Amino acid sequence: MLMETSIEMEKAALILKLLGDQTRLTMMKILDQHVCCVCEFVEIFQMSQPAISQHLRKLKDIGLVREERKGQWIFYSVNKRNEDYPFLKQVLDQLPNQDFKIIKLEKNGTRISCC
Amino acid sequence: MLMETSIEMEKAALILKLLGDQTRLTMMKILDQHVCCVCEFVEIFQMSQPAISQHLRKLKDIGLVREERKGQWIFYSVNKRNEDYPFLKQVLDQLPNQDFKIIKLEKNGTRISCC
DNA sequence: TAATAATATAACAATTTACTTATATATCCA
DNA sequence: TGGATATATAAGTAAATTGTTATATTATTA
Repeated sequence: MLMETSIEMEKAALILKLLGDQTRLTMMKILDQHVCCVCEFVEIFQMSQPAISQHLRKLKDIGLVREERKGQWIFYSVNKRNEDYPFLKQVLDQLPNQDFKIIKLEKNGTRISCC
Repeated sequence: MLMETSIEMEKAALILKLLGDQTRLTMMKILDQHVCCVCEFVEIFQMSQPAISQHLRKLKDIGLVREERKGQWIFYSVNKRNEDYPFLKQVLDQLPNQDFKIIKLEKNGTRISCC
C-alpha cells in the first residue's frame, strides 16, 4: 500500500535541504525518539551552544520541531502534528538508529545532569 | 513490513543535501520515470545549459544518475543499481508526479526534436 | 536582589553553492 | 574537412551557509 503524502516540490526541497546536514539530520533522528534540550546536543555534537541553537531554530522555523520551556531548560521534540511529518518520518525511518548517542550521555551522567 | 536500508548517516546527509534543491529534486523525480537529455532539462527549467550540466554532474558524482551517450546526445537516467537507490526511491515516491513537464515538452515538440 | 545557568541573538568570517559567460570537446553530416 | 549541434568544463561572482565569539535574555536560587 502506497502511503499518501501530498507534499509540494518546493516544500519537499526545503525540508530535504535542512536534512542535508549531518548535524541536523542526526538531531532529527534522535528527536523522533527522544525529547532533548540544547545542552545535550552541545555534548553530543561537540559543537558550540550557539551553533546548536541556530540549527534548532532552522528546524523550528519550518515547523519540524517544537520547543517547550520547563524552567531554565527548553526541551525540543519532533512536531508530529506538522502536515509534513509523514514525509519526514519516511526519511528518518530509513536511517540507522542513533540511540547509542543518548545512551552514551546517560553513562556520562551528562543526560541527567541538566534534563 | 519495514524496508531494510542500511545507509550511513554521512551518506544519507550527502544525498539529502543534493535533493534539497528544487531543480535537482525535480530532475530526480522525472529521471526515475523517464530517460532525458540535457537539452530537455534546459527547456523544462528555463535555465542555461551549463547550469543544467553542473546539476547533473553532481548527481552523477555520487552515483545517483548515470549517463549514456548516443551520438551527439547524452541520455541521463536514474542509476537503479546504486546501493542507495532504495533510500532515494522512498523519498521520490512521496513527491507529486512530474510527468506533466514531459508531456508539455511533447506537446511543444521540444521532446522529439532532440531525443 | 545578585550570581549562576540555559538558551537566544547579533555580528562576523570562511566556505560552499548556484548561477553566469566564455571556451573546449565530441559527434554528425554535407 | 568544415560547419553545426549537444554537452562539458573553466573561471568568475553574488548569495547562502555554517561555524565562531561576544552579548542579551530568561529563569533559578542563595
